[in-house]
Amino acid sequence: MTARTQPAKRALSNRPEGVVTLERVAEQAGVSPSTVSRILNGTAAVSQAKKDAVQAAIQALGFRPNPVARGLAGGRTLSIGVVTQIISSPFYGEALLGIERELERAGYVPLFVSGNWHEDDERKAIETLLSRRVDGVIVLAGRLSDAELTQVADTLPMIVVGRQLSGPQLYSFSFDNRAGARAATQHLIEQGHRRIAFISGDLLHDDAVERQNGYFDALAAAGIAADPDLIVQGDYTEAGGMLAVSRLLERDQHFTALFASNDQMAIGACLGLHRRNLRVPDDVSLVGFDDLIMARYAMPPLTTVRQSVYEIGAEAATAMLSLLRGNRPEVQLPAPALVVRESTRRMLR
Amino acid sequence: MTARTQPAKRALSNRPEGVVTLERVAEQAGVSPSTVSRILNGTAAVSQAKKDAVQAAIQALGFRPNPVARGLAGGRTLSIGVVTQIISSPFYGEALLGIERELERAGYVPLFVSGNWHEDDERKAIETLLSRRVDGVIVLAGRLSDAELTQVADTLPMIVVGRQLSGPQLYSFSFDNRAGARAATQHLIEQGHRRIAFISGDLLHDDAVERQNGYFDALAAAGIAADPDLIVQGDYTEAGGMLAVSRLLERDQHFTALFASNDQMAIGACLGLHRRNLRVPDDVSLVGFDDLIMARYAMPPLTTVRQSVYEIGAEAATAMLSLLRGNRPEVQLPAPALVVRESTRRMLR
DNA sequence: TTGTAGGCGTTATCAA
DNA sequence: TTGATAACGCCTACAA
Repeated sequence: MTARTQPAKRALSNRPEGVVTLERVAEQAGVSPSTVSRILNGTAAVSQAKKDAVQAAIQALGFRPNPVARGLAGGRTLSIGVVTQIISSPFYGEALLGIERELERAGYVPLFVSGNWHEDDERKAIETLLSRRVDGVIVLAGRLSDAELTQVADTLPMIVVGRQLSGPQLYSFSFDNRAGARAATQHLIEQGHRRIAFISGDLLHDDAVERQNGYFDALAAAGIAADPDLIVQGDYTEAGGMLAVSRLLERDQHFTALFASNDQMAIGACLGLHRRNLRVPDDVSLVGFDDLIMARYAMPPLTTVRQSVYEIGAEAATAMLSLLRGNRPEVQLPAPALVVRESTRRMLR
Repeated sequence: MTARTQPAKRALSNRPEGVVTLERVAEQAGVSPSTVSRILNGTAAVSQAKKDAVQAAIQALGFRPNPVARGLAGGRTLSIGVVTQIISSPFYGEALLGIERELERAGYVPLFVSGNWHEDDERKAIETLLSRRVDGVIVLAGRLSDAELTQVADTLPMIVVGRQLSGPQLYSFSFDNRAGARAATQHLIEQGHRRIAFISGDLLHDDAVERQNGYFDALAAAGIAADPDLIVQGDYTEAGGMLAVSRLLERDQHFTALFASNDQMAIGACLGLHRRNLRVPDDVSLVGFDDLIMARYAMPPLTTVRQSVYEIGAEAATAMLSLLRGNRPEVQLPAPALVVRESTRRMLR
């Protein structure tokens, strides 16, 4: 073995003492770095003897591959970009948790960036993700055009939740918002309500439109004419729900039930009604949508449409993982289920 | 200029066509790569002429430095690890938003990992972060021992929220939980309440202990003996708050007011009281802590202690940034403020 | 002030 | 099945 001028080489390096590299593992195991890499990635067949030696060396040295270097060399960073809207929202929070947990099992890490319900922010978010060389992107709803999204998907595997898109590396799935909203409205109708007000979401978004359609469906099925005066648009926030109720009440139209197209607006609406001395459910029956934790602890506990947001996140992650493996994902979300609590009651009269 | 065998080189490369590298910028600007790097990082003085040329080239080519490569070469990844407990919690969600927004302004990206209130998870989370070569770590509360945290801080700049730690690269700050809890309790006392129950958090955590201390402080100051029968431990969740109320009620101790040491437990407690036919505030005055959005929309709207969680996150990020610049951070959080809403009232008798 | 050259820790290609 | 060797895109010590 020829003596090497270790120190000279060291002087130039800014690598911390303790870092265990793949190279050191190779040395210790008496094989070449490539072999170690192959074992790590299962890229090629390796003799059992060397496998064992390398595994032992990895254990002994406590080696952990450096994802940054991997990213540079192999083009894989083991990270998945996630475009969420507002990270602090109770809705998205649940989804992110599902994503994180599921990705973790495969050694991936999510990179969360917020779109803030704003096209420009979303575009910037995706750009950030691209520059970080994520291996794929999960998009939760959002405002970006289908065209733009599809274009990004040409570069990178992509999962979109809440839209209808598809492509070679692009898969999307949605919760059945329409059926859920139909069930909610139907429940109210079955309770004897005929004047059922509705707070929609921002109709720029598919899910909001679908929920509204579900509302119309149920009314139509029961032979009730939809009354535009009973419909207001909200923005999926508590404040928006409260505001919507005010606007509704100002119209001076009588209603005995109210369907808010998400829980947050329902909670806001509840307070709005309270302020006008209208009691839930005595004066107005109230239904929400999502079944967030807040629904269970609302006062009164809120009747709502259950959608497992956590699961949606987890499924999105699973789908991404299978896209990455070159498979075609196939997501089957549970059907919407109405959860009847105490904010609705049979109409008395 | 000597002709180079471009194609041969290309064949080996797996770099996508469109990627603009620093090298290309250098070429275009007629300078060496190092010069471009220097301009980008302000590492050394460069003549104005070259600066201009390089800037122009960057513009023309739309060059964006590759953070992955930067990370490998320079050891900086422009990413900050954030150890949160549960990403889906309304409390942490707000903080994360503050962190994200603040870091973004400096070109940094947060890497969120969940500790799940579990020591092992937290340790693993930090390890993930380290292996991803983050430039610094922000820890929100958590279960890891001070010693372990301090040790990590030897390697990496660290900001800890909700603990008392310090070191060369370590800065921590906390909200004044004690003063906040004192104010909350005092408010109840001023309303004429003497039998004030208390739901604590997990006393493994400083903030929970401090809030309990604040409760004791106020009682002592008013000459009221603390009654252990009026104190139960919760876990900062809605379910925990509800459970705590049950346990309290089973003890058959009379109380006219209840201070839950966070909003989520207060909301849970509210439902628990309701289940036993106790009305808030008619039968029991209720105070929470945090002033999350849910407090504002609770039924009745919840009196609570305001702490700007968003701001705490933003401050943590700012502090990290200044640590990174080699400065000593100095965080000044707003003092706790009681927000009186409708869940408390003067005791009638 | 500027350029050259080597290195960061992996992966991928090619030859053996 | 294995090992050299050349990237990946950028930074930095050193020399000029």
